[in-house]
Amino acid sequence: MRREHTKKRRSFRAPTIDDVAKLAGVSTATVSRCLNTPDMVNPDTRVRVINAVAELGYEPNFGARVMAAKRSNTIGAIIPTMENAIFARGLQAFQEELDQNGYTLLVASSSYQADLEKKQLRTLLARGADAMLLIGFARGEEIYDMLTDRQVPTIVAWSYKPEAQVASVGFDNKAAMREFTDFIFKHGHRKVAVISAPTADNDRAAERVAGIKESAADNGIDVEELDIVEVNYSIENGARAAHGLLTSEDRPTVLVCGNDVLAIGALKAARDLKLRVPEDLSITGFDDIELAQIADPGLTTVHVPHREMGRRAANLLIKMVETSQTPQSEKLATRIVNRGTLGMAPTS
Amino acid sequence: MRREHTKKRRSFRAPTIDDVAKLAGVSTATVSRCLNTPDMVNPDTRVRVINAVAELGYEPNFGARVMAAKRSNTIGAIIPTMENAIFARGLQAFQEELDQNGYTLLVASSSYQADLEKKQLRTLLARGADAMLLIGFARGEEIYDMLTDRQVPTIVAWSYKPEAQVASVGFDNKAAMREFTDFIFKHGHRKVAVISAPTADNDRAAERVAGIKESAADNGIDVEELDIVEVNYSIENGARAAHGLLTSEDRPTVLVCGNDVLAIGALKAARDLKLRVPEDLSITGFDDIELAQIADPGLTTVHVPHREMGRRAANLLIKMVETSQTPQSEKLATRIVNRGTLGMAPTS
DNA sequence: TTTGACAATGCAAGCGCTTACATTCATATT
DNA sequence: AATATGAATGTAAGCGCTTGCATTGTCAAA
Repeated sequence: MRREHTKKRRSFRAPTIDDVAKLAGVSTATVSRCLNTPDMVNPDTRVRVINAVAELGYEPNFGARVMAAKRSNTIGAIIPTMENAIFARGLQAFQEELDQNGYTLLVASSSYQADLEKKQLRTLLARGADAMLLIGFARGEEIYDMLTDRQVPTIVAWSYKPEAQVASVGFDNKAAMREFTDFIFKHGHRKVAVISAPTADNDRAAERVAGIKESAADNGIDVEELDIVEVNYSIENGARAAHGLLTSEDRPTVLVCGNDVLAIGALKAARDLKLRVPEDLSITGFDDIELAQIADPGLTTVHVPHREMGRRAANLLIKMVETSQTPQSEKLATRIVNRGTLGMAPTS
Repeated sequence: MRREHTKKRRSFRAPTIDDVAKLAGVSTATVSRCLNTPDMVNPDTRVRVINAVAELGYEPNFGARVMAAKRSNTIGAIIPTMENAIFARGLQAFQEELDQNGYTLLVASSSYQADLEKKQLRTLLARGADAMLLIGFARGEEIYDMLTDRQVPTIVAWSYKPEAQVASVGFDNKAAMREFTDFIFKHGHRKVAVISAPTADNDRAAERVAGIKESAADNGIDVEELDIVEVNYSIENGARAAHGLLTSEDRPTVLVCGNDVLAIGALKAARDLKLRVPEDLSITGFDDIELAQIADPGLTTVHVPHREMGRRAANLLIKMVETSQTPQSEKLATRIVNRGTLGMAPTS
């Protein structure tokens, strides 16, 4: 029969719920129920359906499912960049936690560009995200409005601001950095320079700098005179900035860096300039990424529980989706890790 | 009017194509054409529609679109893990390239578990992936069958095997490692130990080890006596493995590691054991990740053009989707980077 | 003026699923 | 025996979009 032949050559079609229904001898509704609310169907029927599913290698079409159910079991996240280890780590934990609860992660990266974030949010929502994870609070009001209008459960991570409209899970960047800087000042430093990530559109970086300033003021340093340079996140940029700072006359005795990556760059610059760390120069970071331990000497920094943060954010979000109640913000503790790059100020 | 009030309180609904059509005074078909094939609509109409879209903040529902168009402009990738810098980097480039061409990336990570991969592939296809990026060739036949049946354009990266059914873009792991090991032997080493990632289900790791063996044989070393230990990818594991190898009697003069991360761990172990590198002990890596430069001394390794690989994979895949022709595999060149951890074998 | 061709648009089917509602049937209750 | 109950399943509407086909209107050629 020619017909058969034609049929066979027809390009493969992924199995649909109809195929499963036919094979199992039930209606599509029953198949659907088997997959979504198994207790509603008779055990015998269930077995038949499950077998049919397995035999055909059936997987429900996601788009169709989202459309019909108005629920995607997908949670979106917009992060600045995946190349930053702290986000990669937190996100990994976030993902694992979601996965364990039957949710899927959809990521977009904004590359620290505020305008991109709005567009990406729309895209993620169009893709059916049931909830959103955002990093930090710094963004236009329209984004929050959009989230509120559409009633999308949202969590902000890496910052902590209990008074804000949207719940957050993170830590107090300002307080943590202030405490750390106090600790640094106890080592007798008076000439301090700061290398920070760009503070515009980045409340975490901004708050850390604010923490440094407060501490400086408390320690009798003229805040106006504080040398602060802002550079984009990279080892290279950290090194360059440090090099500039260290070759100026009256060089600082300590380089307080806004994050570990910049600090590692600074460390490299110091090495190139033959400055001994911490004897001639102290350097500090923030975040406690893997690199901080590997560095030689080990980087003195502030430990941030990134994984824990990701995990908690996931749980909070899931709870919000499933119970539609607004949870409390959660504050995480940071911890000073004093390795080898912070020493007493040289007495010279 | 009570009605009005009720209407206002009704929960927000994302704007649909109908809303846009109504506002612009056209049919939904025209709106759709405006978005997908703009030249088919009258410029004046187009303007009206575009304005309506902007005014409503309309974004086409992705699921509906995929269902109707049978095309998602989404490309899937299954990678072992994002926490491995080489994949993160390659994937970032892959993503950027896709983005520039109007495609979106959908990632899943298999955590090096073969059985997970099949499930994830099904998920990605159910989500409408138009094409797939896979890492390495090691996987069950059913996966390839599924891809072929459904006619999903596929590329394998990080490996290169021109004779394979599916096109690849990558490099010859065995040849590269063999050449590198030859180079190592030129430094007079006779007692070499190998720290590799697990070779089961990982053709890249396996081929690198094979390359080492071939080189060893060529250099008159009994391959049977080669100390090879396999550990999971992490600095910690690399350190532990190295520690074991270095504290055994008759310790090796060079540790050839399957990747940089393990090598960095080995470096740490050597430091802990007060062995000078490279005077007392040589250590080599593979991949040339950022850490390799930062390490002190800098890690001698093999540079792999991860970004380039990601970029090319993306272009190939896009071409396959758009022209449905099968392209040639592409081979990339690797390069030995001799930094500071490879020295002459100690003469003791 | 009539006709044909073509550009611009509308109509409506259908993509694969979920779910409210209707139906059936076995069992418990009176 | 008659009826109520509820568990199991089926029927069919509709989610928001694309696209083949039909319709309309315009303009050039005959």
